[in-house]
Amino acid sequence: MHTKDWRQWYDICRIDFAKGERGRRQKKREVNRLVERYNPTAIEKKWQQQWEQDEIYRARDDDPRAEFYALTMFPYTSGDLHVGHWYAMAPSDTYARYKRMKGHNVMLPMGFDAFGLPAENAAIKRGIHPYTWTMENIERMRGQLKTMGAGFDWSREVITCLPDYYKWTQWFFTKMFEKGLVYRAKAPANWCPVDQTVLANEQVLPDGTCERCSTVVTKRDIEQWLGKITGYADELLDFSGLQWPDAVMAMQRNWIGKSYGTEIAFGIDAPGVSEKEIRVFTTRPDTVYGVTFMVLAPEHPLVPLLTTPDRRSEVEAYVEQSRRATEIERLSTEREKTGVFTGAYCKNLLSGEDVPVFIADYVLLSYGTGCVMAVPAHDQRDFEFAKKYGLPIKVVISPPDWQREEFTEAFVDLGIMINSGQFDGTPSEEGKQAVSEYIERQGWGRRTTIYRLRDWLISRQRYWGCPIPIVYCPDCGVVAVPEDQLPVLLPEDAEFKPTGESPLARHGGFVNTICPQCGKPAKRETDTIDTFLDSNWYFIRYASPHYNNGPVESVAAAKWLPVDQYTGGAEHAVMHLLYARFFWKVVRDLGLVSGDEPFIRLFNQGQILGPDGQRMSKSRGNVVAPDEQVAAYGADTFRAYLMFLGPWEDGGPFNLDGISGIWRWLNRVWNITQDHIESITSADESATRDLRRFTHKTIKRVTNDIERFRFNTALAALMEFTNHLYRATDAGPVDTEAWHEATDALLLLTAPLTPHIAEELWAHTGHPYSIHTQAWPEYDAELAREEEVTLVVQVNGRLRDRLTVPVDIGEEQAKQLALTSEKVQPHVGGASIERIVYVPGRLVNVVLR
RNA sequence: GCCGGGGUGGCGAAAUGGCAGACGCGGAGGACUUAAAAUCCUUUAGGGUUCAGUCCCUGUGCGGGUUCGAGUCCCGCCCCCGGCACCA
Repeated sequence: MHTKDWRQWYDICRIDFAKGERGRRQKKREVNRLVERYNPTAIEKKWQQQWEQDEIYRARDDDPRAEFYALTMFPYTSGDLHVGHWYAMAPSDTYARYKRMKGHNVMLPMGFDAFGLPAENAAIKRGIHPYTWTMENIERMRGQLKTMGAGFDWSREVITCLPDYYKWTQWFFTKMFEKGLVYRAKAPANWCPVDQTVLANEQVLPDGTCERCSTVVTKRDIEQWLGKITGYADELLDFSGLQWPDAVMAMQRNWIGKSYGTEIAFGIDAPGVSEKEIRVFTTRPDTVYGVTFMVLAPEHPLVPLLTTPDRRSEVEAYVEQSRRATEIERLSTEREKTGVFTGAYCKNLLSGEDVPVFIADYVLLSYGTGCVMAVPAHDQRDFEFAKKYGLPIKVVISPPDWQREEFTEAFVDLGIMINSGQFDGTPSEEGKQAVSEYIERQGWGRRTTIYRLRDWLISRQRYWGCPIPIVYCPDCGVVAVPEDQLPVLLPEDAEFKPTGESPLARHGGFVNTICPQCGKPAKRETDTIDTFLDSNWYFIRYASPHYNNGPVESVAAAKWLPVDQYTGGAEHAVMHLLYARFFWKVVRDLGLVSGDEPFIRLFNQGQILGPDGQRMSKSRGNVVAPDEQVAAYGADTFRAYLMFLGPWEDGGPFNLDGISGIWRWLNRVWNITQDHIESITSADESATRDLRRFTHKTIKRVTNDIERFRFNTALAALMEFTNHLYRATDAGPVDTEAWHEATDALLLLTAPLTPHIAEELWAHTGHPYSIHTQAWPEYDAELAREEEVTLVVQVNGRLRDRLTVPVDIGEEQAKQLALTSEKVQPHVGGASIERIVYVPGRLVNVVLR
């Protein structure tokens, strides 16, 4: 004992003199604590080593129990585990532990998303190799993850930057190439001038900046590899059978943006132009008679052909200007519409009218056909454009009660068609069909659907990524590297400073190769794959992480896949989760997995913010470091505190104000479960029943709460239970058996939430190792049932009295009791009673006339 | 603008249409201590009222409604967060 402890011992002895019964009990507890005090640092390390040694979290392929695949999004190898990682992983670990105790063969794997720009940028900055940087980070993060005490199966660890993983990423690429699911195309791509690479649409933030470095993104025409995600658009809109948050499904639907409409041809007759028509897409074919001009996107290929000589200089200037315009400028909502006349006209085949053709940057080349039929009377954008350039506004849908007054804004609602020839008098909805049918009969167009979703741009001009396994042969063309030559290794000695060209392009030993088909000299593709493709299938690899003959072994795939429960941040609602669903369907079509969806149940945890309500970042100085908190309170306290803050899906500002509450609670658990309670078989019967009722009620509550991911209320229930145990011992003798039932339940229920202290106390209370392989306690509904309830008595809906009555009280008796209550009487007085509402076990409401 | 999700004590938050504020933090008071820390006990929505551990009123962003009864359901606003945004 330390000097300080001797001092406390002395103090405790004094308490004995000073106090009566209560003092004696308090002394006993303090003696216990002194003998062996809750010391998380010591016990946590000990058990982590023990669990690792015994491999108790190893998910075994030959385990006959029903398997449960619990997955939390693997972290990017940024360097340090922050509070956000804990907030994401501690509850998912708790849930996995719960499932394990419920008798499932649980797989909770962990790995690292290890390719990507930050590694390369950090490497450039510090002059070390991205591989070194990444692997050192993994080493550190793995250590930090282990301090969490999470039941990860480390034997299944997957690291995406290692050849035994990316070999199969490449293999998938070649399979997709064979099926035409990846293809090359020259297209305007989002270009980040700082990262010196192209970005997928999803990686450009709404304000037009780069997701990674916040630089304003520009456009560039580059030959790119694209993934044909649009081919799966309709299937991706089908979420049937999935238990996903509505918000995520809504976001994906929104992103895919399917709309139904009609493609309509407009006639062109320009000298030297072979095209005789130009097609537009519209969702409002009922307004086709109101077209007064046509607008093409500035980049539209027909623009140079249609432009008349007298308009050429102005048109070219405008095209150049909009090409240079950044996303930010284009996105400013308040921005006035601009455009120029091309000098050309086209014919509205339905009305026979000739309308002028404009170009304007409010029309996007990438959506629809890159041109729109402008109906200023019924589209606000067209309206503004028409007003500005003095173009006619022709009303073809009559607003209700319209007295032919001039429009001050477009009438965009549905209505009755007018000025529309044979269709006059037709309601819009019907008119859409009628006009479309007419157009189809005439061969001027067809009904169709289009999508906002674009194909996924998957090549990157950077070094630290998976090389694209493609060879360009002068004779054979574009050739995929055959399986027996995979992986195409990423050379270690490349000069990887960004230049806009892929760093691999300057690595002669890499670039120069021979064609796998004809054996003649050829060049390798030098772009690398977007890291989102790496993370598309890591969860598939977990099923058989060491399998060498394919990305996944079929028996393991059938056993473990798909993922039963996936948890992760909402920031991946579109990108990762949409790409992964797409990829899964590709893998399914390759016959490697079965089922249409990779993640059956999805849960998005909220985002944890700094104490100031802002995103945690070093520059703001609002970062809470988990390592410090673990050192101060232990992992159990810290993880439980994160779960206690509020509902998991909410996230929110994080501060440490309340952490002492959890610390105190765990100390109370520590003390109460080790208190020696005298065996008194003649303990008061009702006290025993009371204790058992509380035990079983708590089992029920905690089970329900964990099942619903409400860890905050599960912990509250456990605190109440702990408080009740203290009250029970204070109140008098306790039945030994009931007491042990209670403390056992307390420890078992606590085990998934705070695994170390639960294991330690499980041993202290004389149980066999390990608590984490025990069965989850079942509650007995009969024991949990209350014998008495509080019946609320209301008069006209206002609370007047509370009565404690037996649960099985009859309706008449309850009403009688309510009416005769002293507190109720004055409020009823002599008034006549209209009726009495009785809700069994809840209330009696006396309604006066 | 459109699509999602929210708004409850000093704070984090609870609450199948039925006792608003469980649980925890913080505060106040007390016990123990030379003292402090730790621990334990009491108390803590606001206002009024009482000899009282009494009784009453108000209260879940704002305004209406449905209902015997609304934090919860409906209608209309305001504000906050997330997503999308000139999508034809």
